[in-house]
Amino acid sequence: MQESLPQKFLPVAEQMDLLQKGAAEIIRVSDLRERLEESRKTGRPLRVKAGFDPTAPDLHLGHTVLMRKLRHFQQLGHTVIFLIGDSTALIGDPTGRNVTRKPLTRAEIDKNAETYKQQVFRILDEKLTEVRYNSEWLDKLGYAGLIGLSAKVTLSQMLDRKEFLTRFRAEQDISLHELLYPLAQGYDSVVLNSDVELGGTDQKFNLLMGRELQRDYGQKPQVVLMTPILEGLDGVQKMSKSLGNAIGINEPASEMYGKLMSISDELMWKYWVLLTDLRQSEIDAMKADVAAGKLHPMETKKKLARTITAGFHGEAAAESADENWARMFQQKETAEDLEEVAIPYSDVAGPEPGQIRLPKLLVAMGLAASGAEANRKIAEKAVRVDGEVVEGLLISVAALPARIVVRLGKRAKVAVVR
RNA sequence: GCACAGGUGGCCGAGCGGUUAAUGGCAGCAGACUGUAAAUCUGCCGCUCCUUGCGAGCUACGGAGGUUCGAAUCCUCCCCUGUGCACCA
Repeated sequence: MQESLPQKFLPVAEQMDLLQKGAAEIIRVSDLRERLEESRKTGRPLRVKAGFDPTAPDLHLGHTVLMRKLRHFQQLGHTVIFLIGDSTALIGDPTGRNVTRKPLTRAEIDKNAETYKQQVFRILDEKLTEVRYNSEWLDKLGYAGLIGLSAKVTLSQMLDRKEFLTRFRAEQDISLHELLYPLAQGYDSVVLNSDVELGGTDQKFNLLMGRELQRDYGQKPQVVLMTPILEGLDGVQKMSKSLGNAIGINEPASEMYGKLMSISDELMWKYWVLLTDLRQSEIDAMKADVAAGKLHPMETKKKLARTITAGFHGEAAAESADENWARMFQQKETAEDLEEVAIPYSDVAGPEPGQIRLPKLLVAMGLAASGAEANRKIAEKAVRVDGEVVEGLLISVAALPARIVVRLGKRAKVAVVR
């Protein structure tokens, strides 16, 4: 995600323009403007914090919305603090769930944190990022410290939080340690003396807790900037790996491109805003052109897919993903550069030498979940081998290291049978 | 702790002794259409095997037993969830 070089201390209006793009809510906009003015005057960069639970080791585009916003701050010359919530992960963020979360083990946390960093620095500039772990101060807090911290917040404040209130009213379990989560997150802001904290809109309560505590500790309360939650491929539910509607940032270029092409026309605009660096005004213009019939929605979506893919895989890879996609879907041919899967002949051998059982091949290639499903798909004429629809269950190969292009629906791979 | 109501395939939800791999909806997959999609229509939607047949076998209705020729459906015990009461002096 390299774009224009960092430009330190631009005029505040220009900084605001970039920072406000795609932001769901800023508390408060005037405070942010004020801090930027001050920073520009004194030459002191703002300290911008965002915390991450090292619980989900595979990042997807939904996570990158926030990362990209952090990157904007970096581009403007501010200091980004990438806070790994290794201690808070022991609690488990109660946000969005009506059940107590199960805590992770220390080893899992450490492992996840590493994977996390590795992926995050595909977007953030590692050299400009301060990485911290909140165990650094939370582990030292001690019993007395914890009491002191807890004394700052009342139960009714805690019950402002929707999830807690709902569970409380329903007389469901709320473990006491869960109440500590927002407290710990807020305390992080105090220790780091943050000027700004970023988070998703679902984090509002936790983010505001930082403001509360900073006031209590005699600091100027941080500005809170919330990013929207990005819908996944279905256009309805939030992007999430467990909902199966996510685009992972480590996915191959053609995979990423293809998935992006499958989002709805409507959703595309949100992706443009949140996942690309086009200015809001440019996006609005494009949207108007599409509405007026001057620009084709498909072309616009291709451009989107290409832009985002290029951000993770480079121009060349994005271009070939684009070409492959056109072959696969527009010309219904089989793409080049398909993923190859090596399969031992013994796994797919048919009754006669040189024959291959197609259902077994489909399973071995990961195109079908089970032999029974593969059978069904073949019966539905959904399977093509080397471009031809097959109806039989056996295929023959001439010689043994054989390359077979197999396609099931929109997915195709090359089997290398040896 | 007591009482009542429930626990069915990824989810919701019928079935309440036998054409049942189990109605229906959602999600998913494939085909047609299209601009990739969306919408719409059609088909599929537990697993394994092959001689792919309106084939055979296996597994499945919270768990374990039992009754029966035969159970998701009846009985017993257990586990779990919800609701009400009690407890909280």
